[in-house]
Amino acid sequence: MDTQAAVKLLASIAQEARLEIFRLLVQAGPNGLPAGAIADTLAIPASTLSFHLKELVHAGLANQQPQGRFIYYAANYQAMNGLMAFLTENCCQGQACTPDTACCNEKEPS
Amino acid sequence: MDTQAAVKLLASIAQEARLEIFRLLVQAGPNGLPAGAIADTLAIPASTLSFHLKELVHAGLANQQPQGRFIYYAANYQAMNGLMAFLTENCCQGQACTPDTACCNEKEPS
DNA sequence: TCTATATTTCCATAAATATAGAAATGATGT
DNA sequence: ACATCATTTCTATATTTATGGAAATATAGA
Repeated sequence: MDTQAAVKLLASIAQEARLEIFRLLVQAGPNGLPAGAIADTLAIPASTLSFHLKELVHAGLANQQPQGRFIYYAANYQAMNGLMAFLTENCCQGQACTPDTACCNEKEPS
Repeated sequence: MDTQAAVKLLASIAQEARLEIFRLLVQAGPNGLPAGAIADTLAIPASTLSFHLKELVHAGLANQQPQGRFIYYAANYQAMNGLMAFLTENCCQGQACTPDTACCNEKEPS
């Protein structure tokens, strides 16, 4: 993963409607949900939802799968995990990075 | 953390220059770097960098600390960790979520 | 084929965001 | 106080992104 790829993933969820859609999909599990159910749950007009779903799919954070008349959307957990790994990559110059070292996992000052 | 707060954090790194700045800070460790060093390393004009640093600080992903004539910027690891927790919250409706269940941690199909 | 339902594309408009030069502010040492 | 260096604010412009109605497309059952 490079910076541009990560920006693409981040931008796809850096928007209120899309973040809500994505979290709904994360919570829905691997089977996902049809677009209409997402629209109903989040009260988003169809064309607006379609625009946002396309963004998520293009970024790679969601997958699309037609099933009969419905199109199911599901979160791509691998892409999400890859993104999170990228964000903390080489954290603190590779120095030990545990709760004790006040680094990446630093706790509230006490 | 709510959706709007998460969007604020995500938007602050969903931009190429800012993501590079943030990762540089993550890798620099808790002491951070002065603005000028960031500008030099990433070849970003001062005013542009200042704009982006303000975004990161306002979002809460970076902290600012004056030291003499320099202003040091450091990554806020807690905010980052909080964001990552939010993104996977209630994953798969709370069902078991291990490598075996083809859920959040699902592996490549084999 | 006709009808109903699901979803997407088209389109125009509105709003938010990024860029960087120039000028202003702030801090330090002399 | 002055000169110098670090950083920010101001400003204008360019670019990207979001919104949702209306029309188009696709699927399936009667």
